[in-house]
Amino acid sequence: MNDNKLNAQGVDESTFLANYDMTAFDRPSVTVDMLLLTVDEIKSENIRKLPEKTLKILLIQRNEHPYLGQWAIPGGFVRMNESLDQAAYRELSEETGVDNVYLEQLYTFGAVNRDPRGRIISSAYMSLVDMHQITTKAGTDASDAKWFDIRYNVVNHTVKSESNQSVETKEIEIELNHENIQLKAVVKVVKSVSGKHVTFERKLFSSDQLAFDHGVIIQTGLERLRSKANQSDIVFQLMPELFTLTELQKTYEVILGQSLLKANFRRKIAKYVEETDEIVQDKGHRPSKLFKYKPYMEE
Amino acid sequence: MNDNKLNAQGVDESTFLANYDMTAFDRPSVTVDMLLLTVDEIKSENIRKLPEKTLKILLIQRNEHPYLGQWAIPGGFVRMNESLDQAAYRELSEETGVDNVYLEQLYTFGAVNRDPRGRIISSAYMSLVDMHQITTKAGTDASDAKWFDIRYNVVNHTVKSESNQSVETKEIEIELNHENIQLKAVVKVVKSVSGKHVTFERKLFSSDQLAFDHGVIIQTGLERLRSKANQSDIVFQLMPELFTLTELQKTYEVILGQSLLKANFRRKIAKYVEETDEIVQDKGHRPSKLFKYKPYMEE
DNA sequence: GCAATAGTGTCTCTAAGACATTATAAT
DNA sequence: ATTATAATGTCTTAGAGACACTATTGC
Repeated sequence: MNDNKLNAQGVDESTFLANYDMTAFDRPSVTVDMLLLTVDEIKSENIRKLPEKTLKILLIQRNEHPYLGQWAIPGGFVRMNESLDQAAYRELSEETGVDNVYLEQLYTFGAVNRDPRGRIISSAYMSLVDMHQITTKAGTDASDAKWFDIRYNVVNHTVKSESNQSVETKEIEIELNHENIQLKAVVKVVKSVSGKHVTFERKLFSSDQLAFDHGVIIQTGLERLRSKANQSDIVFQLMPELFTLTELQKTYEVILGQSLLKANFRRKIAKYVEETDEIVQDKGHRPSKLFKYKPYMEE
Repeated sequence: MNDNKLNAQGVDESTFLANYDMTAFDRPSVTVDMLLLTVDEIKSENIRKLPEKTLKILLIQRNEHPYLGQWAIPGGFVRMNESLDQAAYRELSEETGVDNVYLEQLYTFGAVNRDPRGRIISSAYMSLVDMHQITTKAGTDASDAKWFDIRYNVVNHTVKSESNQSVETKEIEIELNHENIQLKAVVKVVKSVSGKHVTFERKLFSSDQLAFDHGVIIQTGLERLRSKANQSDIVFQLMPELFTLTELQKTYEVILGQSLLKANFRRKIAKYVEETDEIVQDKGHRPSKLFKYKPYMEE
């Protein structure tokens, strides 16, 4: 690479780089925002009934402007000496104390006015954690970080088709609850095809007590999670070491937002699980076998 | 949002924002890099034979340090008054003169040392264009931008599985050709599962005359294209208004890197195409019907 | 016995894969 | 007739979906 070539001004590479001044141009700030999801159980009063599952997200109450007092997904500025991935891992471990958990880059949000403080571009990451392995403060009452139940609802779905043009519109309502705190965002997703020109857009329609464009980030993440739940073994990231197949099924159901047929479900996930010798009993009904995750490389 | 709340220092929101100084912190630079792909035809000497298809990418020869003289995918710094998407569209239209074409965000690359000039984070976008509608200089001899044929080869694919651990390694060789110019990059993709902890990594193994980490970006884009070709109607972005089903099939084949059976292929894409009255004849064999794209909303 | 969940069997329908056959132009 | 491509038919297999049935515990 450095073979002493000269540029048009007759300058070699090392001299060029030594004199290169990045601060000559205006630069945006870059943050990493972390969508942190888990699945929790809601115990029933009837001891013989199995607990329900619920999808949860970790949010932090802002103690500074802008959106002071509102709730936001955790995040922070990327440091100069860490990669985006490292920044995401750092945020995650600061918030939850967990390490070695699943993490993937979701999308980079770069609208000009998404942050009133100025031009801030944010790479959103999504992390899935097993509720049982979170050991820290997050979610305790001492902390400003709390786990919110997620309700995800498509309230309006229209498809307009003409000869050469078609537009699909979805309005997705996201409701987040923690005890008596209620947040809500509505995201409008528009896909349009005109001729063969395709556009796809997510817009924040309304946002109640949810800071910034975080409603859109959350919707993007939930859609990704649903899609990956169907096509990969990602859901096991939310499971403990040992689990029953019904627990696994209920986890899938709460992610996909629909109920599944037991026999079909078991056929589908069979390749990802391995039976163990352990069983769960004393539940007021037939005991169930415990399974564990078995890695399976897709084709 | 602005309801005159005060922060811990007793400052209201508008005062806070007026005094907020983003330049207090070191910031990275942000660029947009554009993977610009098309499919072209290679005419055969035998007039009765159909032309072959080839996948092409637009590259620019660098006329400045670093990587002076090497080839890179087009890109540039994001301006303060444009969104990431807008920056991508601007780059694209500057390079090709086309507008209204397909564009999607691919991935954001944020390794600390990916650019010797300093900390530069890059959002890569992928665009698919129909070769026929490109009207500008790009690719002409006067320009420093040229279309390179792509050869994509998995040279090494291993899966190591132990009881609780499994590692999948792929080495992907990407060769790019324009007349007598040959570029090459090898990308190593490692997926490992240990317990249930999953990591996924793409590393540039070697890069010959291809600047920066662009080999990785190209590999990422080609993988995305393959995946979307199977699951969506994205391939039509590479087709002209009217086309024969064999042309369409050959386009799929060059993207997927495998040949397909005609009857099965036609069944699969039937929902995306509409027959027209036009036919192609005088080709030394049975004439074929011309089809056009018909939008179809997935489920 | 009843409530509640665990676990399996099987029929149908659809989509994918493999292969074979017929059709039609230009030379 | 030959070459080359166009276009369709059909058998098989794999997987998804729907539903029915049997099993096992605690109360």
